[in-house]
Amino acid sequence: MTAQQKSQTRSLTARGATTRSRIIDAAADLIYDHGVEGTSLDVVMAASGVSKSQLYHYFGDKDALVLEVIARQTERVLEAQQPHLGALDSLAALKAWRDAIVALNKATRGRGCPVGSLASELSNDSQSARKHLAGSFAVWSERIEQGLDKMQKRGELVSSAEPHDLALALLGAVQGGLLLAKTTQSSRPLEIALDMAIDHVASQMTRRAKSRRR
Amino acid sequence: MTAQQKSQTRSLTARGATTRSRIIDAAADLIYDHGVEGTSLDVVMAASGVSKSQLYHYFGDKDALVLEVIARQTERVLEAQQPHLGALDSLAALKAWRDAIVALNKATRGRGCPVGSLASELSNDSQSARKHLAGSFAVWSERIEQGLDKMQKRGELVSSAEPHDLALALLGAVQGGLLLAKTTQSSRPLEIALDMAIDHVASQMTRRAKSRRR
DNA sequence: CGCTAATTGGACTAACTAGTCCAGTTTGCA
DNA sequence: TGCAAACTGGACTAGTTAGTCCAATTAGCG
Repeated sequence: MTAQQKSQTRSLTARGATTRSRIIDAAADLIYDHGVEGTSLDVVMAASGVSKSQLYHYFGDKDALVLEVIARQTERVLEAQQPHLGALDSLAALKAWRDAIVALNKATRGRGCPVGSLASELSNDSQSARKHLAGSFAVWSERIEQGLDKMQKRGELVSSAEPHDLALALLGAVQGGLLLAKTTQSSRPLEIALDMAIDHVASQMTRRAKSRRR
Repeated sequence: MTAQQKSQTRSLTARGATTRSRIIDAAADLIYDHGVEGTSLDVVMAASGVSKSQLYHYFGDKDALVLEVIARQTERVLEAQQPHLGALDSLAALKAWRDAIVALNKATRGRGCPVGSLASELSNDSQSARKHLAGSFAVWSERIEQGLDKMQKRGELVSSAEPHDLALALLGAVQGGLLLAKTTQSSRPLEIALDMAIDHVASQMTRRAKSRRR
């Protein structure tokens, strides 16, 4: 039985679920700050107040815990963008989303995107982690795409526009902008990248939709 | 005397300089693949064929070596983009640069940008590394800006365009695109991000320059 | 040549790492 | 109530880590 099967198959009491969740939260926070390799299980134990046997009771090994952290951070990141991410179907909504991301970046004191950081650190070495993170980006991108799709169906985006590609471009701008913002400790690069991406969407809006927005 | 002063002040024989450089190269390669925390000094020793005393003879500690790796990777990345990076002063040049980056991404089998990876891993924990990496991005961005500046002075970019911001947007697209490409193991996100950024530059070209390009 | 400093080899340490093991406690359920 | 399973505590191990130390060798230079 693999570690993953274990955590899925075995039954958990309410207390057990709480403990397990507390471990993931603590690990997610620590890994956000110091990376996977920079976070030892000892500090995870200390931060979550559990013993080593508890850690290995709930997770097969460190890699299994990291996969759970990926899932948790993906949830957190998507939730943090609500309600914007759920309805990116107008230029105004895109701009509000942009502002929210910029604000979020300031709130996290420019520590970047947790999912992006994990992707950067793990994609080379762990195929399994890489696939999970690719899935995270896919979900994120799909959420963006849904809004653009709506715009296109409403006739606000030209029919030649490709919502899938536009969504990927927007997500790329978020990631690139956040990385530069984190490194330079300024939110300017993030703002510039996002504005560019939104302009790119605007450039594929129909004349009708453009005139309506004034 | 700090480690940095040591390596700057002390004289190096030709043999010493070679050894020192070999260590940095080996460390750069290993860190590119496995990250800083994932690369032990023991494997650096093995890969470069030096002993521990040599390592500590040339570098004060691991952090000092990492700073040299940052510098080396910055050089490598900038050189790899030549001759394009030296003259990004037309839409054609930008497109050729785009193709070169995509090709480079394929050549490195989608392992991403060495500078970007270092920035992602180190920016939170090491102010010193973060500043050096911010410097790397600044140089990179300036090189891009120089070409755009030329275009503007020639009247090919509208006077309201801001070459500095455009350069940052282009660099952000490179970084975001490379991260998504690395995670999804596809060069599509990179191509999409770069095309968007180049369109963004094109959208700020003067009518004269646009007609000329046909 | 001969001296000084650069360079090299490798044993050694103290701290930390992921992971194991077993014994004890709590909980849900028949 | 009693029992099986979930849960917890913490000692323990074997391997790895960055960093130290000293002795030996090599190279430049007057």
